[in-house]
Amino acid sequence: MGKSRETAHLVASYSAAVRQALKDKRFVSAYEADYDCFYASVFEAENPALKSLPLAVQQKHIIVTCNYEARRRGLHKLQLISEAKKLCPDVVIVLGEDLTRFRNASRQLYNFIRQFSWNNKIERLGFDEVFLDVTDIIRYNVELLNANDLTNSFFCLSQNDPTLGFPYNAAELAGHAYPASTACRTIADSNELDNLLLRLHLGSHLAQHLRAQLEEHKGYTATVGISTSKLLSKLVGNLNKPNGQTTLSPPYETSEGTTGNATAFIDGHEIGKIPGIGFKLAQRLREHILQRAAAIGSGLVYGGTKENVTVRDVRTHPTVNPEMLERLLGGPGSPHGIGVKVWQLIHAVDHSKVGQAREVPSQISIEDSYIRLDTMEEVLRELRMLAKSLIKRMHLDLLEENDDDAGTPPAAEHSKECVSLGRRRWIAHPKTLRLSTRPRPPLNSDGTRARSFNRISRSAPLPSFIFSLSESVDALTERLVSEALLPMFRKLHPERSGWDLSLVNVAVTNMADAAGDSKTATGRDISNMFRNQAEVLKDVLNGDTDMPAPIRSTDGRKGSEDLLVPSQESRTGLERGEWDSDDGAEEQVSVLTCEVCGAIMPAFAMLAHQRFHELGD
DNA sequence: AGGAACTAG
DNA sequence: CCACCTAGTTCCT
Repeated sequence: MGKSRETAHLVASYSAAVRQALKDKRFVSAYEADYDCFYASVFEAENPALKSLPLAVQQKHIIVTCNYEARRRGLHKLQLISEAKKLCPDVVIVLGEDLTRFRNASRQLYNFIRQFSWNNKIERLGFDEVFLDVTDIIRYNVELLNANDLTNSFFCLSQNDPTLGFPYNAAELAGHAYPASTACRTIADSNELDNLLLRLHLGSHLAQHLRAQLEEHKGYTATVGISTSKLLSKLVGNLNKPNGQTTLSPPYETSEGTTGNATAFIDGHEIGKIPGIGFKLAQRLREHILQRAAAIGSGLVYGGTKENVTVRDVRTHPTVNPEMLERLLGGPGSPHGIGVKVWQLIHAVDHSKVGQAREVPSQISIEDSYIRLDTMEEVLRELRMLAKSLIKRMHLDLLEENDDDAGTPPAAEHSKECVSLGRRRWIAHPKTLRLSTRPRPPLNSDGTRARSFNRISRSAPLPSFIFSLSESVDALTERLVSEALLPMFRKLHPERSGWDLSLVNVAVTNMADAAGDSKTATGRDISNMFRNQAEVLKDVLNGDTDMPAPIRSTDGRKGSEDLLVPSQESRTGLERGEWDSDDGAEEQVSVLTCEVCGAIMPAFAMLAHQRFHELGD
């Protein structure tokens, strides 16, 4: 059928993962890494002797994650420490409350994987997942193929250096496939020399290479999903973990009675498992399908009894169409067009793009939660703590070391407070400061507590003294608290008492570039990247690849009531999740055009789209 | 702009 | 929203 011109994306996540997806004209790759296992892997990478031992990462009184050796002994996440010790007395338990090392490891792996990208389309999702759009790499390598000898192909990793790459068998898939029976299909058998199948094969080999490199050079295993969109690559990557990879096999389209693999695969998922369909949307969908209030997870650690409404249930429900979904799900708080987006998602259609690498977080925020915080003194103490962490984080994430001349300690280093003001430069200037709190609602007369997750906040221009490199962090902290945060707090809580806060958050946002456009590597940077690629890759292959060691922050705080993620550390804001941003997906690479409305979409979506018109009229 | 709601890991 | 924390987007005003 009409030639869709998929390209390739590849996504990687560590401790488990890389995902890839093929899309109309694009080929994304993605995988779903265990968040949990990532923490354990970080410790294992630091100390490989741990790999053969049952290892559990502790936060507060529970195990937030454990390695597979521990799982073999019956341990699992969210398990009480006491229970784990009883089950496995020789379990090695490490504290994972300080998130600094995880953040640093995440960055390092991200930077490593980024070296493989030609277009800089690489997007982090959380600490342990990455999407890569490898469309360009796949397309290039498809053109290099010798159709008469697919078995002895060479995958080229650089456009500048034809020797940089690896041999592979393009006729066969690397790793697992969905459906599993398609894993052994070769290009020769499937007489539809469909480009999609071929591209997916290449994607699978690239993913395998990436995983091997990641393991060899960084000591992390990863799991990958390979498909044509972020949606499909992420979901399909879940099938074989850890340390595996799965490709969603063609055909994706549904035709004449046979269901395409995209729909077949996604249909069995519980509706809330679909990225982009969060708790609220899922509940509303379940209630509509079930025609009654849907039971809610019981909040027990052990799973929860959720109603099992699948994508198929929603997709095939007679009343479900984009307009109806818009009515059901739209309204205040929901993005416009949510109906169409959800409708596309349940039909396995996802036009969202893999975002470009971002060098600067768009926001930095620090928060802590409290069992009780109701005096001005405590507030002041907490504001100081948060402000100090925030300033340190700004230094870590926004300050560039400009060491043209290696190790020339400037004579200006008389004050030890004064952090080598040598050659450091802000790469971004946040413009606004925000203070948020979550007041604990007062008790009602009947003793119940009103709901309120609500955070309230005040924003103000960020005072520019905060960018001073000559003042000490402590001095800056003091000024920030007294000149900015305290006045904001008074606006937020004019009463001098009577409140009780369960959370305080301080954030800087509105990043403005310091000089040139350093936020995103955009068009012009790309040519640079092409230029450097060959050398970079050589380094990679020589094992000479370590990124500059990130500065470690050592401040730690305590005293929060949190469970999974103890307050303490801040995290970077590089991650982005945009499953539903739609626009710009069509650059003009093919697929089918609807004759009714002119919409462009991948071929496998057309059937569903036609049904949309039928129902719509 | 600032604030709230939703989503995500 | 089971809780938790940091961050992103989007809508409303």
